[in-house]
Amino acid sequence: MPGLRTNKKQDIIQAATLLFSEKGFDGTTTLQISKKARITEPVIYYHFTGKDELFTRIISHTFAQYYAHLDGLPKKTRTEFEKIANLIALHLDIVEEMPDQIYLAASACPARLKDPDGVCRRNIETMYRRLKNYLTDCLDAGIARGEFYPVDVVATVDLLIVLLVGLLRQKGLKVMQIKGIKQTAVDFCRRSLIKTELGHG
Amino acid sequence: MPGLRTNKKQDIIQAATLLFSEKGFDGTTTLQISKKARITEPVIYYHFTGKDELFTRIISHTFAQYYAHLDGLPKKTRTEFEKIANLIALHLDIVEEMPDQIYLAASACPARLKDPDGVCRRNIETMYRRLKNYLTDCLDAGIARGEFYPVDVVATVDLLIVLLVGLLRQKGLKVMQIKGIKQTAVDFCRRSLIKTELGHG
Amino acid sequence: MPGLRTNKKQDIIQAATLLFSEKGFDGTTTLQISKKARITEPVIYYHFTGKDELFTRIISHTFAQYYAHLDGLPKKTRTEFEKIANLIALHLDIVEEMPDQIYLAASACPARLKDPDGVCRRNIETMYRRLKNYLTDCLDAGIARGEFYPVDVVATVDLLIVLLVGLLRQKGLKVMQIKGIKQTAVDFCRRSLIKTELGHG
Amino acid sequence: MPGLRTNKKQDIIQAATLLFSEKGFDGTTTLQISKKARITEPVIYYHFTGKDELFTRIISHTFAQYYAHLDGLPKKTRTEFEKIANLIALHLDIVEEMPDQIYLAASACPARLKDPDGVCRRNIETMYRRLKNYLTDCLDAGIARGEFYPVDVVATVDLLIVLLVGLLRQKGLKVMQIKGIKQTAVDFCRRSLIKTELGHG
DNA sequence: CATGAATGAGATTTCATTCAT
DNA sequence: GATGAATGAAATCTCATTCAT
Repeated sequence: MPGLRTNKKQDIIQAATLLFSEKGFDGTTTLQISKKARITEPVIYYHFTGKDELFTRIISHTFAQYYAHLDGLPKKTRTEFEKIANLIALHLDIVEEMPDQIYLAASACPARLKDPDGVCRRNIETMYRRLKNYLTDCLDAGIARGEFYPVDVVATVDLLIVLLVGLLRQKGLKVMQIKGIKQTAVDFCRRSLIKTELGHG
Repeated sequence: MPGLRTNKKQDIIQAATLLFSEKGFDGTTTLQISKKARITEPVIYYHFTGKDELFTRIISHTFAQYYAHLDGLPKKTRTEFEKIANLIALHLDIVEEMPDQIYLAASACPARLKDPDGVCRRNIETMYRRLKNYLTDCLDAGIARGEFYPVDVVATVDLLIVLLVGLLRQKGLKVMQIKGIKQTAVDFCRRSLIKTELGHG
Repeated sequence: MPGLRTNKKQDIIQAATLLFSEKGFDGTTTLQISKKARITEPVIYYHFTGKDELFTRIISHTFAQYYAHLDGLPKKTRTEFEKIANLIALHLDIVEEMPDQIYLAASACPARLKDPDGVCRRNIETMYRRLKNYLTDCLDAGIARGEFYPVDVVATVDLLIVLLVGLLRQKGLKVMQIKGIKQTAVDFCRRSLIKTELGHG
Repeated sequence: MPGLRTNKKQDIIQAATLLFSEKGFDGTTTLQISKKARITEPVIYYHFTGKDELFTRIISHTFAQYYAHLDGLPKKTRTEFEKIANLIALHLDIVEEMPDQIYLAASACPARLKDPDGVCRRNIETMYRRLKNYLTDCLDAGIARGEFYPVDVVATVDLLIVLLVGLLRQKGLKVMQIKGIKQTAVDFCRRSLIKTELGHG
């Protein structure tokens, strides 16, 4: 049991998450973090290697939670399309679950994609790879069983990823008011993918 | 002859665009810009108020070019769907036309959305408003003439914006290789929107 | 034991006082201050908001000491003229007590009178107000009891202030050698104010 | 005739006088001067060696005008005291005649007394020397002819200088409202210096 | 574990001054 | 004479990070 009350470490992470997402990584100083966390600056260095590691931890943790959600999705569904619908729901619901962390990832990561070893790049790649696998299986199966149109799987998977990530981003960054978008997105995809007349209901 | 060839100002803008997109705004120093532009640091301050204005100018100009593309789209088309297809094409083609500027906007703006008066926020809002108007007219007309399914226009417009911006971003930030995505996106939307059997061809 | 001997803050103040009075506020750099105080530059910013606050503190403190002297003057005197003589003595003696601070205030403040919220303006106004009150009471009482000629109190008070401040300034700025000026000033005022034949002795 | 219309040089001097007195020497930039004078910066360097020379010229000219006033004072007067009264009047009237120049000198010079070769120090010394000569002659004569009390001439001269300079400064820097001070100052000195009963009128 | 104090390394910006034309 | 453009040389200030205690 390392420290019965490791509040401080959590306080730091929480303070940093908020500040980073409000003012950006560079716009946030370690002094601000320490003040918000009600500790002194050196405490940060006791718990973390430095500002960078603090950021890295936050982002890693955010993605880890995202992966957990992905893993929590039901493997067996009545139709393949349900899986896609679940994915859409997940990407919208997670924003409400951890808004600050999503905001931070969505705002800070785009500027950090150039570094191939950075947390952002690595996690974004993992995220895309997992989505790609998930959706490829899904589409392959759906086409095989005649549920979906025989689309170009590779390109359609990419397109769906663009859509999913786009939904997460727009909602996470609060750029648009997007009421009723979940149902609309599901319907949009259904009409586009599903063969039967039911798809056009 | 004042400014027979005032390349320097352009040199600065170009150098800054590259550096900002490579290393981020905060990660770029005025010294680096001046070196890349082969001038001395104070020249930046002769032509611009400061680093901020330089950034602002670049972003403004980028969006101005984007708006020009939007305005250049044909007003009259045989079908309403053509307009959507054109929009998809525009958002993918513009990336090839001005890759550095798009990269910069896509990477730097997400972190600058909190400031309601900043270039990024203002232009993103304008961009969305224009897309909303454009797409609303398009869908309304398409539904009226029986070309489209009678979808929820407001939400579908939002969804299409998410898709368009998503395409631009993914391609602009080079996150994924997205070969054949243009045709796939067009087809995806066509199947989802167009009533006639031709839509499923 | 926080600040067992935080000389450094005092060292900075002393170094700055000397340098500001020698080379002026603008002519003094924070680097020079740090060298003279045998610290590194950022230490200044640890203890003070910046160069301005350092200056402000020094001036405020100087005036505070002056006010303390004013308050230390005996309230009860045998004659009212004694009060004026005490005031003359105070304005000359204080220069010897804190020459650097007086030099700084006398040299730096005149150039800073335009800013109505600056330390200089505010303190100069306070200084004058206090002298005005002090001298008005004194003259009123002296005239009432027949000690002084029935002069125009308001204008005479102003004149005496001009004289007092002038003495302080000339001595403080070391413009003239002014030997025996104290006695001469006292006598000059006595002859001018006091009715009895003794006044001309 | 060097340039039929050397307006520009005068424009520069006037602009600089105003700006220096408003914002101080260091607070004024050559760019501001050039803008106020409606010329471009290099023109300043055509007419003057630099910012310093511009300042030097203004101060020199100000003192030259002051000396001219001093020289313009009547050599022959009915009483010696008239000379002192004239001096008091001169030091108050000159402020109204050239307020900006007096303000500049009064505000900028105190901070420049340390440099023994600077315009300020040199002119202040000249000013004091001339006043000393003038007043010494005056007091010596007045005492010799029985008009004045037999005061300590050297110290009284110094005191009168303090008073004269003080009056000029207070009025020039607009620190106090000093209505009716001229008459009061004259009366104050008369009572202090003149033997006859008339002095106490 | 924690802190007050300090620092090294730089970043942005300013400005008097000067070219080239 | 005059100007647009440029520059050398700083100056102030910031900040992540680290000691000594």
